[in-house]
Amino acid sequence: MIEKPNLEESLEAFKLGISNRRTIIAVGECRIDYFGRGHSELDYGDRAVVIKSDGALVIHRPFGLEPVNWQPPGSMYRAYIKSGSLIVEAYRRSPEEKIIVTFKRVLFLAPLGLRDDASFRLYTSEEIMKKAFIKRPEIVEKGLRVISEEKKVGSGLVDCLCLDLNGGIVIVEFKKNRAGVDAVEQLSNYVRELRSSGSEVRGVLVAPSLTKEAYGKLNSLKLEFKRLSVKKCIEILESTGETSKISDFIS
Amino acid sequence: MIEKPNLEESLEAFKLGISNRRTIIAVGECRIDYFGRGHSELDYGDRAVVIKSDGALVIHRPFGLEPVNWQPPGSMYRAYIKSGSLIVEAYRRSPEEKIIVTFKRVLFLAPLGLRDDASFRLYTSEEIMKKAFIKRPEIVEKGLRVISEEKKVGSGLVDCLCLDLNGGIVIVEFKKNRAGVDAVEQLSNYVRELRSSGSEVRGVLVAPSLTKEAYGKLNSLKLEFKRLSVKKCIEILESTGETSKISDFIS
DNA sequence: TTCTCAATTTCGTGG
DNA sequence: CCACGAAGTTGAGAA
Repeated sequence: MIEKPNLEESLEAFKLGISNRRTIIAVGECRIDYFGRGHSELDYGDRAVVIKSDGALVIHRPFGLEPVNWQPPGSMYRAYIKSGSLIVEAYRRSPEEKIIVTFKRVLFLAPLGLRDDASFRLYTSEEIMKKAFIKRPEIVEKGLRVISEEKKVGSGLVDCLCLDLNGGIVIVEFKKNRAGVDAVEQLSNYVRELRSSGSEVRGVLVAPSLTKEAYGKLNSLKLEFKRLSVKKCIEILESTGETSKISDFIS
Repeated sequence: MIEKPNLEESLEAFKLGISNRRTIIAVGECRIDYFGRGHSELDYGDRAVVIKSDGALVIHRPFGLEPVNWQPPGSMYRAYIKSGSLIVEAYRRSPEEKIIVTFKRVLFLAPLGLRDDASFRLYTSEEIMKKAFIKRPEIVEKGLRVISEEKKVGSGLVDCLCLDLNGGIVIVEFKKNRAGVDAVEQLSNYVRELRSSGSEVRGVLVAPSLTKEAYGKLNSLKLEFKRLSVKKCIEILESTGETSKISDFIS
């Protein structure tokens, strides 16, 4: 780690760090230009520039959640000094994109050999809903039998294909948040495509709630809605002793 | 900036830095737990933890473009030592979410007073297409006259409302990338809503290309497609001397 | 590669 | 606050 390096020192550190596949964290006053699918300009200011070991680049301003500019893993780098500024360029192909960072000064620069082998486990709400439904289909409708998950139907993927007590086909679509018109349309498309193959098909949208517009559309299309919250699903999975980890974090 | 601080030093630096609204960059071995809309676990490894001056939190692994965990601006923090570990918690309300970072050791910690007042300018491809079209509507169809942009139509916003040579209404929808079924459906919705008010309405999807599915749907709905690339639009804007900045970056 | 959908999407805009 | 659409969306998964 180097504090207040001059631009030549910074250049060397960048070059060495990149070729040694270090993760480099540099903070300094810089401007940023991007060109590719779009085009952006950001005049001089203090930012944190991070080049990761896999070639990913993220540049953060001192505020805001998202990086102001970035480049994906596998990007290629060039660094040089021109007109008294340190310039770092990040390239990618397909699509061809380029970021040019022009440093006026560097506050500090840290080329780091970081070790991180842990595997990230994410449990999403929709996963939870689907699992709970497969475990206990009656939370949506009594007598429902799940035929298949993620079934391909023409233009998209149906969450769950089921049979009801009368042997009719039921398409079940899950939304973890309040469902909007788009969700109803998506379900409607699936139902229409399956109906066109001659079967009796019902469509059920499962979500914690519906927008007003979605409710109207749903009714006019004679589709159905079943209210189901993620919380309820977690309780169901807990009761079968499947996800004690999740419940640890519920308060 | 502190190198290899012990946990007590780190705790003090975190507390002071957060209450002084510094941007804090900390690198160290930590585990991360998240609970809120979803739930995630990540066992110990080296990561860069950034707390920004506005309370935003981003945690980056040494690889990958996206942060592994994060919390938006305005989050609240608690830091303490427990069982020989430094724990930093980030809270938000609505939705209620929490991130718990447990440090085993800290490689370095930098509380920074960063100044960044510059304004970010982003030029998107869709902007460019729309501007070029308004400048020269004939790139889509000869004789077209633009009536309004971003016109609200029932459920959404139409990119451009136009009149053709026969005085008929034409809805023009732009997509900067190859357009899919969703784009056709969106256009179809707008056309349907305007037709329901009794007018003759045509719909034109303007994009560099169409997916096969989209092409079929477009035809069956009797909508139209006009091929137009962003590159062409840039040339058009250049020819009117509007965007020399953009052209500087084209190669 | 293309296509489709999810995301702790985030971010803006308008009602 | 809700609703809706764009994003340099990114990312994962399948054909």
